[in-house]
Amino acid sequence: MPSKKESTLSVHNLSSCQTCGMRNESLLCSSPDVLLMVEKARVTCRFKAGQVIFYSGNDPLGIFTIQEGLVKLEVMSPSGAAHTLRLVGPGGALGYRSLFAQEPYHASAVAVEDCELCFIPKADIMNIFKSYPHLAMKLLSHISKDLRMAEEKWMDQMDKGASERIAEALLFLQEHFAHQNWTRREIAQWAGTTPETVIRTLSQFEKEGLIDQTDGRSIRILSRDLLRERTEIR
Amino acid sequence: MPSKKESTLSVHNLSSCQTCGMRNESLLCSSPDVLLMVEKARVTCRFKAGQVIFYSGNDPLGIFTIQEGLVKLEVMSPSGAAHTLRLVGPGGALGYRSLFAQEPYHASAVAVEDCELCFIPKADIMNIFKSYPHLAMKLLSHISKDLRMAEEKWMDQMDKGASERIAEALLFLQEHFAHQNWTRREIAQWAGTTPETVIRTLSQFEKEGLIDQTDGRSIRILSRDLLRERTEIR
DNA sequence: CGTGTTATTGAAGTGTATCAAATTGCGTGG
DNA sequence: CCACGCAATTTGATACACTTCAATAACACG
Repeated sequence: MPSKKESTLSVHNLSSCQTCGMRNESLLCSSPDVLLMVEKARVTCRFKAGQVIFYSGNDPLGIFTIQEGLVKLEVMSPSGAAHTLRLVGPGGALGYRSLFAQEPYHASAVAVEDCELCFIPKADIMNIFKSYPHLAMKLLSHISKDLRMAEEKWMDQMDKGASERIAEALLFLQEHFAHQNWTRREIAQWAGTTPETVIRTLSQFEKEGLIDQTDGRSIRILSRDLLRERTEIR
Repeated sequence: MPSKKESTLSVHNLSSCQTCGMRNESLLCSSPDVLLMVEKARVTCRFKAGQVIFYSGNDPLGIFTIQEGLVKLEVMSPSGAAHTLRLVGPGGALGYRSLFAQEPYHASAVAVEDCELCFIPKADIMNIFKSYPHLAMKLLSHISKDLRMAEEKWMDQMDKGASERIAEALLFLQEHFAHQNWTRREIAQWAGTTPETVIRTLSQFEKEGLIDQTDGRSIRILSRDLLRERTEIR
């Protein structure tokens, strides 16, 4: 665990990839050689919680990587309901699907908490990939996993009931983004249901002793194993 | 349109990529150089309608490309219901997601009609991609589009009702695989619903003059435009 | 021709969305 | 520090689209 004295963003004037805490995690910044090319092309940008990083329908101008903070990719249904497609934390990237498909964004990117991002323009990305072909294989592996996850969640939406999906959501959100205090609405958007159904299911889970929500609005998981059982249809 | 005298498979002893009708469509067989490498590695294999090409859970051994016929990727829900993830026709490929994600197959591949496939072993694929990095970019673009389509269908599953999804299914299946006489069950598996709901919706569409199903079991679309309107929520 | 698959129709049940109203909790500014 | 305002949460009542089950009819097939 890296030390973290400040509760706000830990590095406010990050000037180099060399000192970036994510330089070993990121898709792009794998080898020292690549790091040099990224270094020259990159621009740092910051977003506050709730701000939109890019809008669905626009053309991608490059790729964002996340140094700090949390971002959600979301689509708005015609009726106005928002659904969360993917959640991306430090070390992750944004905009690569649209860029490589040569399509407009099909989802918007919204900062869930205050973020520090790194932007690399499209032209530079293409140069970097031309110079270091192994990066394409790495990204290929990454997108392939994205595809599996999307198809899995799609199948869950068909086969499973709301409570199974909510149990999955609780486990996933706690495992990957435990520091975040997720609202009932956000859980609903991730699980593909409504806040009301989340609330009723949570109180059911509480009655069964799977979770505890007496501490304000936060949710404490009492038994991961029992909760995981609830992700399977009975 | 290529001439097609026989109703069965048109080429029964395909001995060379040079004569393969799909050599310009396929992901892998783009340039003459690549074609030579594929030529040496490839094996032809045939499957009859209904046969399984690979099973969910197994490890990928290479990539299949489709010369002739139609294949569906399907997942079985624990309760036994099958859902169609993707449909792949001539020029398309199978098994690439799992191979590049280095994961087991998460879906099974089933021949919808008699098929002639071309198998290229994993090791050869890797060699080919090492020699021709631009192929990785091409595949990256392809998988990125797969990902968009998966996420779109996932969202449709949440936002839209069964009739909207069935309208979409009719348009899609007719546009891409018109020669195939799809059963109500297959339409249901593609639209994410049940055969009964498909039947009731079809007779509703017929009452509205959108389709005609008096000719046996086949479905004739009377107005693509009106049907497309029915893919949007009212 | 039988036999199994596909299609069709009907009735019944149910999970979840929707809507509305009350309550809680949190952040903000006085 | 308290009061205020607003968003998040909670609860209840209602509606309904869809699934499920069952039983029959039509078709394709060997």
